[in-house]
Amino acid sequence: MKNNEVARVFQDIADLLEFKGENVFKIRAYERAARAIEHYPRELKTMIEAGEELRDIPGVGEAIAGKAVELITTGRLSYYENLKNKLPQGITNLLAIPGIGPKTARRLSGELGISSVDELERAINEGAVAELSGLGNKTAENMLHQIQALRRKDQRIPIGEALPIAEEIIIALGAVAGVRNLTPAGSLRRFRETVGDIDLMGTADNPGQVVDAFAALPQVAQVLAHGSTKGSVIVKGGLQIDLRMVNHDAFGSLLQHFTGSQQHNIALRERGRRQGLTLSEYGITVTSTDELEKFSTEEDFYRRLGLQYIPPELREAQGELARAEQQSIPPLVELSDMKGDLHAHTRWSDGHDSVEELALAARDLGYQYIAITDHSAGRGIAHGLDMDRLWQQIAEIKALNDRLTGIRVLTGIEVDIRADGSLDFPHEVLSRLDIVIAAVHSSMHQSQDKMTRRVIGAIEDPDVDVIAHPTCRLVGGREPVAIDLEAVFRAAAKNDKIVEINAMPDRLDLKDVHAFRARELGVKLAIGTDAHSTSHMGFMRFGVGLARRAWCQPRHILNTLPLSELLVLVNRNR
DNA sequence: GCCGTTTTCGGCCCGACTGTTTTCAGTCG
Repeated sequence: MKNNEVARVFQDIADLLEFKGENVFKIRAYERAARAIEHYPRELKTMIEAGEELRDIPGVGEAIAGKAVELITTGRLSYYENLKNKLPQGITNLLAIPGIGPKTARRLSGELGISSVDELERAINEGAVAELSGLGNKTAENMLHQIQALRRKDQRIPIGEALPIAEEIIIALGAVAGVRNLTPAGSLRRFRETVGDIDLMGTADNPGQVVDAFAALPQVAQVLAHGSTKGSVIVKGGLQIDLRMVNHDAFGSLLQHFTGSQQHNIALRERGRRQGLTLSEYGITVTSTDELEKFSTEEDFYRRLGLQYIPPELREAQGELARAEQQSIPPLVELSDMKGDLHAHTRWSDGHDSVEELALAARDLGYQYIAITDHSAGRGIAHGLDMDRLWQQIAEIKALNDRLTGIRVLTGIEVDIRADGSLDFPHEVLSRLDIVIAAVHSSMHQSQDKMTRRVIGAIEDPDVDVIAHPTCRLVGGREPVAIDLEAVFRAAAKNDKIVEINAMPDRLDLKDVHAFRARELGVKLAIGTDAHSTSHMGFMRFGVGLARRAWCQPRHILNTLPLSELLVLVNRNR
């Protein structure tokens, strides 16, 4: 059983306890544990097999550790099943409706016998809900709207779609006089792989003007709220965007508050409370004197608490506070550290642009090199290269390197790892390329054993430099293949091979927690955009954001190396 | 249920909004 499945069970327990009316701190403990397990870089199953203590995970104590062991080793959890059996089935569906909390859900269930969204909708339409004391027509009406919104609403959207929308709006609002500091907050700023909505923050001499401009944007399909400092809209496509403007002097605490994560804020505020400080979006209040201190920057806010600045990507309550206390948060990799792109496709296979167009785009980005890694012939649908065409492409790249200055084009291939573990090209071909990326593109439903052996076989092949998109998952789409990543990482570390962070926002593969674990095990990582056109080369920032979430420094990422050092490394076997 | 620079027991983030209120409970982020 995977960590995210375990996390889902504990979240479900939290919901059931909430419905039951349990102690709110017990509920919060289950929620906290669910988040912690979801973000934990190691598989709990592996830890249990190795006899390691689950209580090392922050937020997991004796009781939850015991439940996790039972759940993972037997596939069942008696506590959970008893809880489900005692409560009306499907009741947590009601809690998923915004505006309905445990109290309301319990009344709907107890007084009207409702336990599903459909039943609730019927009861509202029959007027039964509005007749409950303490509720009313307005409440019933809102429930109906929320049910309809829930049915239309797409799930969380990939960061690759959300960030450009946010930036477009920031640019438009930047034209308003006296506006400053416009920036995304929330999960978008933390570079999570998906976001539920977009939060924008900023300061202005005249905040109301900015909100007015926001509500009047051409992208806006519906205005939900429009005040003097806050606006909330739905843009075309259904995504909700909230804007919040404050005076310049309180921006630091505002941005900190709305960047979250919620678990990070809770941990931070608990710590502040022990110091006699009350933290909020308005600033820090010294509890004994009731005096409010304001902060124009997040750096000052964290410093006031005796903490090193914590980059947004690390704010997931995964030990970053302890590190900040010791002033030992490392300098994370930045986009400007990237010296080249190691994964790109051209018209030779399934890309849209020529080798030269990609090379010039890479030079414009300030890179020193770009590797052309078209597909091998085994990828029939991708118009892969056979040996003849690969020789032709190598000749073209050689001629281009003679002609171009300021950028070095590396010859390469994304060679298919076939179902039987063999590679699409023989040693005589692969050994003549600057860089060889190997990846799985077919037979994705193999058993975990077979898939793991298949990929480790490629890692052990001396011709292979990089393993690309190791899990083949698609964000919000295809599930990852069954593969023992721990074993893959250990093999990569042992053979000194590189594992890719695929920066394409639909892939983001490795994902953050796995990249974290790979780094811990000493695996060198590379960020590749998998560009199929020059415009895709901008995906690098998503890969960098992911690497930062994995606490990666420049030294952990292969393509922060300058060209000369990179060539030494990839040519060592040739 | 978790956890410790007061504490192994007694706390546990904080403020805003909404609707149905006559002083606030419930919910959310």
